[in-house]
Amino acid sequence: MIANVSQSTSTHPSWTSQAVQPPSLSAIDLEALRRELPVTRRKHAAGQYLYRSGQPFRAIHLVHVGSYKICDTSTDGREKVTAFKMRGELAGVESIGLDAYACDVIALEDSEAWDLPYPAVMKAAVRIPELQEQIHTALAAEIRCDRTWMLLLGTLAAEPRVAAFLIDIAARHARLGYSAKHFILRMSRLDMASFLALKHETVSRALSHLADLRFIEVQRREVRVLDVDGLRAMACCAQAA
Amino acid sequence: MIANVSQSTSTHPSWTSQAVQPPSLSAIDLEALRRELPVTRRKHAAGQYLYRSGQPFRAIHLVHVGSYKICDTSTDGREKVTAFKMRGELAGVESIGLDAYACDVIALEDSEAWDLPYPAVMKAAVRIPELQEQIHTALAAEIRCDRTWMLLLGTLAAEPRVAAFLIDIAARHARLGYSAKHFILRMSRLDMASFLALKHETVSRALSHLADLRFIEVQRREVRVLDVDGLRAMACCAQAA
DNA sequence: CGGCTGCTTGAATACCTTCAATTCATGTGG
DNA sequence: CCACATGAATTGAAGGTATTCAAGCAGCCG
Repeated sequence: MIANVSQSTSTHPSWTSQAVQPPSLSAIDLEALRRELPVTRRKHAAGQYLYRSGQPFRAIHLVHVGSYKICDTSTDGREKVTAFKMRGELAGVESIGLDAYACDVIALEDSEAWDLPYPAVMKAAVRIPELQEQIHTALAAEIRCDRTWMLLLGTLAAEPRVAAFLIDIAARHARLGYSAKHFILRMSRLDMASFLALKHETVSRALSHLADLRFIEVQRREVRVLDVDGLRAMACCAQAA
Repeated sequence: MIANVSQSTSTHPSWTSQAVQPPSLSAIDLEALRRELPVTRRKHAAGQYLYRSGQPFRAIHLVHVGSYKICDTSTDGREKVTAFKMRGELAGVESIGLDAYACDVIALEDSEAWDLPYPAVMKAAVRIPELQEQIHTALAAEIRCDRTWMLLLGTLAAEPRVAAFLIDIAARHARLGYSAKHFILRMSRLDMASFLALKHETVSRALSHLADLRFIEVQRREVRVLDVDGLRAMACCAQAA
């Protein structure tokens, strides 16, 4: 059995290098932000909405505790999880320039987000060019992150796709100072499958096979990484069918 | 045979509503931009690079004539076309905040782009809050466009995917005042396939079948749309396998 | 004209999905 | 406190869709 999920600082430096860069504002800026902006904090239980498609867009949101999933819906009702957001990452930036939010954001666990009123952000940005720069950078990073996943989903078969997902989650945990070798997946297999453009049975099978290969140990949502290089080799080399 | 590719203004208003919104700066801003910025114009023949991954990032680029493809490459060499850019659309925004461009951009035909030096853009943005707003909006629109395609590629089977692509291209043509019912695809089947996460044979078969259904006429890169609603029904309703 | 590249089409295969059954964890009510 | 209902995850077998491999055709440029 797998136990003792630690939050110890990762000692493996290479984790950070391979990650799909998650867009975020650094801790330094946050201090400035809190001074400059009327930040309000909101807590959400698992399953609760941070915002819903169609609600008036007024703020962007910085995840402070927990994690959220971003869900896009087409006009005819097809849905897909297009991103997961963890501490330090931004939600809502995709809706800038619109009157209403363009997607749903749902907490995966007990979570907290800081609302940054968009007009206030804009006003602050005029006064603080560095903030301006940071916003551009965050938005651009978001685009690069999406493009990286488009590339991944478009060129990798199911199993390497799942491997790449685990590597990404692990790297993001490491960035936050948590263990990259042992973590809890906060999303269901269904959410993972949606994000990876697979069926949940396929995700399940892929995880089982990665465990058979001794690359990971997995028990429901608890994952222990046994062979990072094995995972990497699978995520990088295997082609799509 | 299909002939007489016109550039007449589209008279079908519904074309514009369904499109995957392409990020762009409106014509109004362009006038301001030209006054404020040291814009330089560059021409490219088909196959030439607007910029390459690794080159120092200095400017964002507004497509003024022709069209380009955006190609992302993974560390291990897998490649994918992640976007196509037409007149009025921006390239290079994904590289904001980096020292070097993050992807390749290649002309699909004789094309011209305006280089907007990024530092100058930033300085102008400080003086002109509207420009600031426009930049945010353009970046956010880019994110939404990517998300929409992630959703499409993740939830639609091959044939509806191709149908959705044709609808998108048609809508973007309409927006530019060209015919939405008759146009030339500027990219190869290989590029389309890469963008749609399919093989070029599959794209070819899908196009042939759409022609069998009398939704379109197609001859190599020349496409004539016969039944928009048929295409729409296919793009919206059919689920992924 | 010849060689080349891009596109199309066919047949066989492989991979993921679909359908179905089982196990496991959780929480609710008797 | 246990029984039971519920939802999530796993696993097996059958099937379908896109891919792979292969061949042929058409346009284009030297």
